[in-house]
Amino acid sequence: MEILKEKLRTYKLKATPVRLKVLEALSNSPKALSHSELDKKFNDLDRVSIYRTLYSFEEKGLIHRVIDANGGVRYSTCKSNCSTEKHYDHHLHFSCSKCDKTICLDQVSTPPPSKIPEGFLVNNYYTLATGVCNTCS
Amino acid sequence: MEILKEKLRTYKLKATPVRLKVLEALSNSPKALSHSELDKKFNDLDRVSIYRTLYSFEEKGLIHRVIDANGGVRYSTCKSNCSTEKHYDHHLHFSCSKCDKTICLDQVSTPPPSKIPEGFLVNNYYTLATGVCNTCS
DNA sequence: CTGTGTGCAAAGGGTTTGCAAGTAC
DNA sequence: GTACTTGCAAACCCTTTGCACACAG
Repeated sequence: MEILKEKLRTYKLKATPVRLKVLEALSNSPKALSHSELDKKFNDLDRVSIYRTLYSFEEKGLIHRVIDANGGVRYSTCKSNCSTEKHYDHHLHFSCSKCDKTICLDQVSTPPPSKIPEGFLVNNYYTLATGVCNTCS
Repeated sequence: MEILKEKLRTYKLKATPVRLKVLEALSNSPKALSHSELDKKFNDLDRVSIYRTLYSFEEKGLIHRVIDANGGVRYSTCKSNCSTEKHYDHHLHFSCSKCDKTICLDQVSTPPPSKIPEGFLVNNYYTLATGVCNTCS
């Protein structure tokens, strides 16, 4: 718990109860969590506060968005050194079509796209695989 | 126009005015279109009819979803032979952070992810690059 | 003490559902 | 003629905004 407080302060965020709860949940979760999943988990917290907490975490570089196959937004803690300016997220994301779980497969790195047409400038890229996860198969 | 009617019938869809308009717009557009873009383009068509039209097109395999960097849903006609069972979509998608345009770069094919962990089954994958497009750069 | 975070209420979009009238085949 | 499609109304999310109070530093 003290470690999480420390982490928040490192990222220039006040260590408040809401932030500690949300950060702990995201840190301990093996899969990316959506706002509504967090909202259900903490029914004592306000929906809006969770939105704002996620926003500030993302802005400061503690977490990054994971978009699932249907465009749903989830969040996962950043493993590498992300910051306000840039998020590095070049591992494979996997979305299970059975249980709808979305996880980051940190072990599987994705190569940057090559042979980009003239005039296009790639800043970032993101690969999402869909299929059946290890617990559903 | 007759070609589009033919296409609809091939995919077991009745050739109605709404479907012809939406299919024509998607066929002629170089970029993927969102529901709201289609809604603005055809202010004589009902919002809901467009939703249902897109749903039936996707279900029958005429179009596929393109998810942009923020999770926004857009639609693009399928170039290769998609069907109800399976969509093939293995080219690069590009989302411009300046003009918010999302396009399919059909020329750029994306390799399937390799070294998938034990127990995971990949049915499909999808790569989205973000950056600056050729008209904004 | 001061600036920031929180909770509540409300508004704003996007998307889905129900139903009666209209239309392709 | 029949089954499917369309348009309208309404409901239902998800997300953002405004504001007064509470709290971390």
